[in-house]
Amino acid sequence: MQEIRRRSNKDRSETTRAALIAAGRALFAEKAYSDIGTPEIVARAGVTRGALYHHFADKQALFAAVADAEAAAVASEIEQSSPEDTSPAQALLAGGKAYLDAMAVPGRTRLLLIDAPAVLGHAEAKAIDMRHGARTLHDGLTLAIEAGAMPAMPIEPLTAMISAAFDQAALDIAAGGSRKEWEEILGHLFAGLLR
Amino acid sequence: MQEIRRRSNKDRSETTRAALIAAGRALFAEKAYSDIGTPEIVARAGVTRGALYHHFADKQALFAAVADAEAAAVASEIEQSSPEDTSPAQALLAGGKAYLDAMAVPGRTRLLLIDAPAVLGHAEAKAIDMRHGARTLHDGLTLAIEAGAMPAMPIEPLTAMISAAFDQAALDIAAGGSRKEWEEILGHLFAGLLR
DNA sequence: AATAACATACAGGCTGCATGTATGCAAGAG
DNA sequence: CTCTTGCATACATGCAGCCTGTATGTTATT
Repeated sequence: MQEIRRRSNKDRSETTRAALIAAGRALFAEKAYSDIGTPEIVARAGVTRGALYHHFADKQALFAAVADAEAAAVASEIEQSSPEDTSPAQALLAGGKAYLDAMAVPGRTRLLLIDAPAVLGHAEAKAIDMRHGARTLHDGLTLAIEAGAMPAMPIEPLTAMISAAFDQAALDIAAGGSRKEWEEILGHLFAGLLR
Repeated sequence: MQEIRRRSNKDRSETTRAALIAAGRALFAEKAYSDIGTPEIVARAGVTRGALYHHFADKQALFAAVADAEAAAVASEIEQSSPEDTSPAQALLAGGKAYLDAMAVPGRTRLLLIDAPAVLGHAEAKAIDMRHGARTLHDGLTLAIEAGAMPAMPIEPLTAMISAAFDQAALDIAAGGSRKEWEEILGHLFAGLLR
């Protein structure tokens, strides 16, 4: 009966860490980074500021953990809805659509595309993206070029360019833009590149 | 002799406003928005915080003025180096190069592309861009489509997409990326779109 | 004399750290 | 094998410094 109250240290840590990240995710998706104070975060997580600064170096480090988790969630949603057995060109199209779907979750665009570069810096934000979402795009493009569906060109900037185009699409759609028009534009983009 | 000390109110205002914007531009290009305090800004401008809050509603309003001025400067540099009498396609290419040149000024990428969306919000940042740099791009694309150099497609998202591609190029080049490779990629982008 | 353009003083909030406390854990004594 | 004892981990609380925005005071302009 008292076993409930007796938890291992590892359990305690993981629980509060998860609570802090969950609270941070909810709040960072709702408001801008600087409009959220650590008191608000810990209140929502049901812990104190002491716990926060025990697990994370500072507020920025918590945000980095949240952004990484969110990027991983996006990548997971994309991979989950990928057909696997299509041509490289079609796989890219399908991945793009899945990306727009995933980024339609409220607040995600600001968290990952607006706040992350500002709070963590362009380099760190890009590293997070490269570790999750952009990685599959990078591989897909490499495959497409090797398969001859696309002329050879530098892959790093190509990946960054297409990624930026989709980011902008997600941002504009979240701001009320027409998804249909964006899909048309992105279709032209791929059609032009895939010769 | 004492005429030097007697200035009109309009002069006083314009002088201190300009000093504040200049100091803000210098500092916002050097460090991140939240790493700069208003005491540092007014010290550099040679005034007090009272003057700042007399001319601007808050720190964010000063940043908005700085960002607007900086975007205007970028647009001016682009227009200054445009040949005027070329084909729509070549005009776009030349404008793109001029944009990359203009954005090579240290700190401009962070100020306009990283901090501005985070501090002012995506909508306001886009409005600033549309009022200056993106306007010429928008018009150029409209012209290219009307001239038949490009298939018809929604212009707003097309402008946003190409703008985002160039922004990403400027960002990556500022972070040490190869400008040559980026020009290759952007060339492929235009080539693909211009049918 | 009245108003605009500042300068100065003040209040509130927030971040990061430093100190204090309780709980889990690991090793040696018995 | 058990129990205690010393230590590390996981927090909680209080404090110091800074920063922002405002309110009030002062000087220069009209």
